[in-house]
Amino acid sequence: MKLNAVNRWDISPKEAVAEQNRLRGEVITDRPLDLAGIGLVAGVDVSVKNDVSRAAVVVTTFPDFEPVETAVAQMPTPFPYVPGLLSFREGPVLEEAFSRLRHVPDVFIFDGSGYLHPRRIGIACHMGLWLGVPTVANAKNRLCGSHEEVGPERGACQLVTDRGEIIGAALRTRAGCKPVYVSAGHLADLDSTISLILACAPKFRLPEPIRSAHNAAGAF
DNA sequence: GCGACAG
DNA sequence: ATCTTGTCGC
Repeated sequence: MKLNAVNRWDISPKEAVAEQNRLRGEVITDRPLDLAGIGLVAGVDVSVKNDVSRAAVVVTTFPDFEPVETAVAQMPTPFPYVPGLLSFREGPVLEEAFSRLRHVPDVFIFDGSGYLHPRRIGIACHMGLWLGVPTVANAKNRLCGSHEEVGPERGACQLVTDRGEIIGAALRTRAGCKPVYVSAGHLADLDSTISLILACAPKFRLPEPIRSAHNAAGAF
């Protein structure tokens, strides 16, 4: 697929923070997604083993999640894990996988945070700028912010706030399971993100495209 | 100084 | 993320 401007990846953690502050203003998080018009959704995930990062992007139909395409890439893990700087660890290998993608999905779902980030630019926002296609974030854990306890039924949701600002939501995609932390990426707003993630996780805690990407990344 | 901290 | 079998609970 066609891609936007080149990102700077070969930098130190300190420079990475400066890069995030430089890019944060470009992110758009107030645009509604037309769920009725979505036909293809992609799940994005990266697995790391023995300092080798493997990325997988799986495109599936929506809303029945039939696999359409899987793009993978592999390379030495280039950056340490630093909370808040995940894009610089997973971005490089993801770029490679994205460049091999033939289909252009209507939206990408990332395994990690988006706007729910100390500087409001998690991996879903950052890669969204590069992709130029709507992205949303679905994290299994909370990076920052706080929220009230989430109701026990599927669909229950509580807004996550940080420094007086709404940055995401804790969403119960399945009863009896811990909620997932969703937030806008780029070119999508929080309300649309919540609706999309719920529609993508009809049976299990994690969205189907993410489950597919997770399998693809850890088994090739 | 102390606690929190996506994957 | 990853190391890892069986096991408790809805």
